[in-house]
Order: sequence, then C-alpha cells, then structure tokens
Amino acid sequence: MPAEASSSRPATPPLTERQEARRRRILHASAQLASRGGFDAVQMREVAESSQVALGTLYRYFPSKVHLLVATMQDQLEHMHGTLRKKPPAGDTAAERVAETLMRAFRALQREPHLADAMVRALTFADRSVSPEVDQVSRQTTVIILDAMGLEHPTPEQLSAVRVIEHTWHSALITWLSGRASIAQVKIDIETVCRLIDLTEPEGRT
Amino acid sequence: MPAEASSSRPATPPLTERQEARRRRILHASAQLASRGGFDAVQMREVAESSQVALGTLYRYFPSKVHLLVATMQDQLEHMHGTLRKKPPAGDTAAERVAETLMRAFRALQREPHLADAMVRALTFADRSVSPEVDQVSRQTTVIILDAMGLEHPTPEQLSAVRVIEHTWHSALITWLSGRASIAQVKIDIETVCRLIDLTEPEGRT
DNA sequence: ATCAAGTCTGAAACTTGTTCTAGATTAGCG
DNA sequence: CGCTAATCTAGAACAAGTTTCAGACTTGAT
Repeated sequence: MPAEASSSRPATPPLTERQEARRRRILHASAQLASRGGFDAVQMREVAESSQVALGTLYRYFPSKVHLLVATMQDQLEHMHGTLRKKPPAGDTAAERVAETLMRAFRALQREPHLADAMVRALTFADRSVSPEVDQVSRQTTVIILDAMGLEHPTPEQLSAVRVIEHTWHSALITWLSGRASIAQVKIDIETVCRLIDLTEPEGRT
Repeated sequence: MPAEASSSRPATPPLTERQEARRRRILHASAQLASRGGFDAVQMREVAESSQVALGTLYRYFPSKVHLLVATMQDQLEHMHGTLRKKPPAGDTAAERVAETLMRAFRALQREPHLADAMVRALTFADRSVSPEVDQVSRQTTVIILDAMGLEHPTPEQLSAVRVIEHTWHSALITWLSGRASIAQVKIDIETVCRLIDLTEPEGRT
C-alpha cells in the first residue's frame, strides 16, 4: 500500500507544469471576468477562450461553473488569509478582533463587488455535488476567524458561535450584494453576532 | 387623483377571477414539481404545461424562475404563519420561544426537503431584480420571529438580533440542504444564535 | 525512439431558461 | 351587440451551461 495515498485530498494526481499553468490561467480568467460583471459575466465559453483552453478542457478541470467559481473563491481566500496574517487585528476582546477582521475582509470585497457577487452567489447556490469544495471554503473561513480570536483549542460552544458568525457573514453579504442592506447595516449585523463570542468567555466587558 | 392609487403595492391591477385561478394553478404546479425534485425539477416548460398555461403567459405572471419560486415561498410562508399562530410557542424566555418556532418551521421543511431546496436556493440566488419580493419574504419572517418573542415595540438592538437570527436561519438551512450540516447541527446553531436575544433583555436566565 | 494511455482541441449537439411573433380569445365599453 | 385593447396561445428562436466525439498532441514506460 502506497504511503501517501488516501489521506485528506481524494487522490488528486499531481499536475504537470503545463497543467498547473492551465489551471492558473483558467482561475485568472474567471476572476477577471467576474470582476467585470459578476456571476452572469463568467461565461464558460469566454473563460475557455480567455484562458486559451478548449471548452472540454475547462470542464475537465472544473466540472461546472459553480465549481469554477468556488475554486476561484478558495484562491482569493488564500490571498486574503495571507494578507490578514501580516496585520493581525488589534482589538482588546476576541469579539472586537473578529469583527475587525470580518470588516477588513468586507472592505476588500467592496473593492471588487462584482467578483464578490460571483463568488458568494456560487457558494450559496452550490448543490451537493460541490459540497466538498464549499466545505473547504468554510473550513478556511473558520480558521481565519479562530485566528482572529486567538484560540488554540476552542470549546464546542465556541465552535458553535463561530459557525453562527459564518452564517451571518454569508447571509449578510448576500443581502448587501442584492442591494437589500447597506454597508452600515452589514457592519451592525457583524458586530451584533460577534457579541456571541463574549457569551462563551469568562472575561466579557461591560 | 384616484384615492387608492400609489400606496404599498406598485399599482397591481386587480386580477380577474380566471387570472387569479391561473396564478393559483401556476403556484400549485410549481410547489408540486419542487416537492418532487427541488430547484432543478421546476422547469418552466413543465410548470406551464402542468398549470395549463402557455409559456409566454407563465412569464407574464412571473418574470423568471426565481421570481416564481420566491412567490411560491411567499405562499408557503403564509400557510406556515397561520399554522404557527394557532399554537404559539410555550417557552419561558423569548430566546426559547424563537428557537422553538424556528425548529417547528424546520421540521415542516424536513417533511418536504425538495421543496425547501427549491425555495431557499431561489431566495439566496435571487439578484437585484427580485429584491422587492425577497424583501417581502424577509419582512414576513421578521414578523414571525417578533411574534414568537412577543414584542410590540422592539428596540433597534433587538431588531439587529432578529436580523442576525434570520441570517443564521437561511444559511443554516443551506448547509443542511447541501448535506454539509446535520439536523442536529442546525438545531444547535439556531439555539446558539437565539441566545443573542437574551443579551438585549434585562431578565436573562442562568 | 516507440508505443499505449491519457489529455487536449475544435466543433457540433443537447438542455433549459428566456424572448419573440402572429394569430386567437377575452374583457370592458359604447 | 360590436369594437378595441389587453391578454392568451402555440410555437419558433435565441442564449448559455453542459455533453459528446473524432482526431491531434503529450507523457511515461519500455
């Protein structure tokens, strides 16, 4: 039995250099088109042409438009996580730091609202066939939040709070993207839900 | 100037009896198809045929598939609100009553998971052109939650908490529908977020 | 270097949401 | 009743996601 076979990733055969390059080109084209016009502007034919790849190949790399956009989101999330690591949030309480982190991410999304639209819509529209990828995004988000809280060993209660924060984050983004909530409102919602964290800690303020 | 012209609804001309009947048939067909196979199973041609209406007419009544499914959700929400009114939740605290109400709604959705899938996916996938309708659904949900809390005049803080609860509700439903969270997990998330309500009241328990 | 297996390409076909058109029906009004 | 505008119908047409296929190109192993 091979040593590196069945652990985390479901046996992704390593890509050759050219394949890696194709994958990058595709993700880049996807993000670029998304930045222009959001979810609808990411048309599979255009992505294929833009990244100089045949349509069939595009579908071999990403089995659906939603898969592609979720992968695009994973890609962007990594950037973001790196950026956030450099300047950790400065609040006194965990709740403040998480809220600050999320607001920073929110401001980044505001700079590319169309891209945000494409990624978030894909994420929430994803059906079961994309669950593993969506779950990966979710885990990455969890890590970012736990980082901001500064926790090594969260209690189950704290994990619940984090999950609720993620729910609020996604849903608040959607209401903002669809023009049903203002930026200020999203801020309030994030701050409100972050107060849940205080409930799970001995030292709350106020 | 006419007396009843421009108030709440944007001048919906009253429907004739046959039109009202058509509308009902369409919504019924939509719910029926959704119950079978979820979002994908609601195909506009089938809805049209099923409700004995031409495709063009269907589009005159509901300008897109998402509009149709959101209207279907409005319809179902009304039923649910009526049902909930009959047996108000019995918990001691507002948080308990809201959690109980939402879990009751959740159990109702579990009975028709495909229908739930179609409605919730439509709701979160909706773009700006559906905002008024989605907003209406959101208002209706707010009313249900405030009902459960037993509040006449909620404070702005309490309204924030309610918004966060709605966010969590929608997003938790999505994770459940896409198989990424168990029923138990949704329950925990709902109970967790409902504790936010205690933060906005003088008399918390514990 | 050569062969087999796997990958990529270009193009057509298929599916389903959406739009359009021409003619039939219906509703409201004189 | 008879007219006119609005509505409805059947069906074609179009758009974009997805699938399929035959042939060309790469890759890895011998």
